[in-house]
Amino acid sequence: MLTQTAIRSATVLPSTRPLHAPRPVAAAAASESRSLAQHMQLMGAAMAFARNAEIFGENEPADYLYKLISGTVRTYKILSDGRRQIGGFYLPGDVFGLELGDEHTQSAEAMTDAKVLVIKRSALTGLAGRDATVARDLYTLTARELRRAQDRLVLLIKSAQERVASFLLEMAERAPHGDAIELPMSRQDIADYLGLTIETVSRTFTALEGLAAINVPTSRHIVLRNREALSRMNG
Amino acid sequence: MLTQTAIRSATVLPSTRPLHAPRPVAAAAASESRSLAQHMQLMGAAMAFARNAEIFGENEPADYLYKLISGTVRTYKILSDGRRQIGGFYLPGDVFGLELGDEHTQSAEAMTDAKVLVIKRSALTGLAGRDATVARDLYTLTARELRRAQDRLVLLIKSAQERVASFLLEMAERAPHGDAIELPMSRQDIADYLGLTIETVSRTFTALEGLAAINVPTSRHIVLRNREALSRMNG
DNA sequence: CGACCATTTGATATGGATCAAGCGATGTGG
DNA sequence: CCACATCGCTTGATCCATATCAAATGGTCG
Repeated sequence: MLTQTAIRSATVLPSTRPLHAPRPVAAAAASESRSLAQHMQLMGAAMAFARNAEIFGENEPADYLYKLISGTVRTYKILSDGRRQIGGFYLPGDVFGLELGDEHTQSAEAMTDAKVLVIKRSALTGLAGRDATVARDLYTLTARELRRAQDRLVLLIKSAQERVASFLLEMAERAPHGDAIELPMSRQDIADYLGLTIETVSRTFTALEGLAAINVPTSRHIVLRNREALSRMNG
Repeated sequence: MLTQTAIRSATVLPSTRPLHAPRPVAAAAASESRSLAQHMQLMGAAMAFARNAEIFGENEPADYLYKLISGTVRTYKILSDGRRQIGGFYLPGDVFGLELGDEHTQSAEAMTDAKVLVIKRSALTGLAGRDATVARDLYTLTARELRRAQDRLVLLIKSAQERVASFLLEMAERAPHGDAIELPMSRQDIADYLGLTIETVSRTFTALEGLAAINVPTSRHIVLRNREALSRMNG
């Protein structure tokens, strides 16, 4: 039913490249040195997803890999009683939906209207078997995700203030508009990312503002006023 | 200084295979179909580590990959104020020390006396470039670690009882001696794995015993008495 | 046997959750 | 274009799960 929503709200866009892609074998032969990113451009179909539309669901077949072109995406897992843990936030250029097995272990939703390159996994894994560059790129992406997940594990044993400070520094790092951060996600998303409640996130923002570490001109717009201080309270 | 300890307490064992391994190129040519495990056997040096000896430290060069032969190992990260998050527990057969970059992002210690196969990373990555089987095995191991880390993220938003129940089920799964679990780790290790304190872990064991879900004949020996109940309180 | 260390148990404190209003921005229908 | 409903966020009051502090117990090794 969530999938229905996704299908209904998703639109196939005209691809930026001709859709009559070269046949697999020829492509592999001709492309030994092409990067994963280039292959995805060639093989992927661009799709648009509306805000809050589901891109894929946990336990669905993981037949595709996704590369974000524009907008922002969240992945998450939900427990039986509704608690939600956000696995990650993805920004343009990021790849998500990487899976070892043949089913997704998380769900993915567009946080804002988003355009996504969708690539058949079978095509890519086949290619990886013949092209070491592609294989290495896939490995690198997976290893990077692993490192992020391990860093999150550490984050989740910290205090609320430490978690929020870490989060803000991470966001500033990833969307580098100087000290001004435009948050694409709601307080609920942040809370579910950090393992806190929206009330605690909100109160912590207020507290950090009181400490002159940040400014919060509007709820989605944060200005880092003292990175030093944020880093110090980082654990 | 921790490294010193590791070096002092580590002993090079006679390898189970001749140390004069075939030269790389020849090996690659002859081994297109050998698995990663077989290559590690051939190329690895066996080392012994005493209980609590450090195998590698965070921020040290990640020049080697490790495969546990016997004993048990923990990996962890430490925050500036001493809080510790255990990244994982490793049992015989498990591979650890996989890194994307050239430095370890975690430390590793033997929890019990342990024997470990140590393989030069450069040898393995070189091999992976030529042998797709090895590359795929490395990828699989990394992807599996990723999945575990993502599952841990969910665990860390659960209640203490849910975390302990999950932990016991995971241990029973991994060391399958029926319903009897021999824990190789201390309460402190469990606490740092689950993001709890030793007191809470201890009290939760007692509570689960009160609920007839487990028996705790000795502190390191747990018997699952009602898996059904444990699964139900799993979140 | 005695010292030591890990574990359990008990008493109390506290950070963050929960419950409950209030507030401000956004959008809708009249 | 305004009145009002809605939604997301903030703020306030209270509660509770787990941390912290402290002591007792038990198992291990010289």
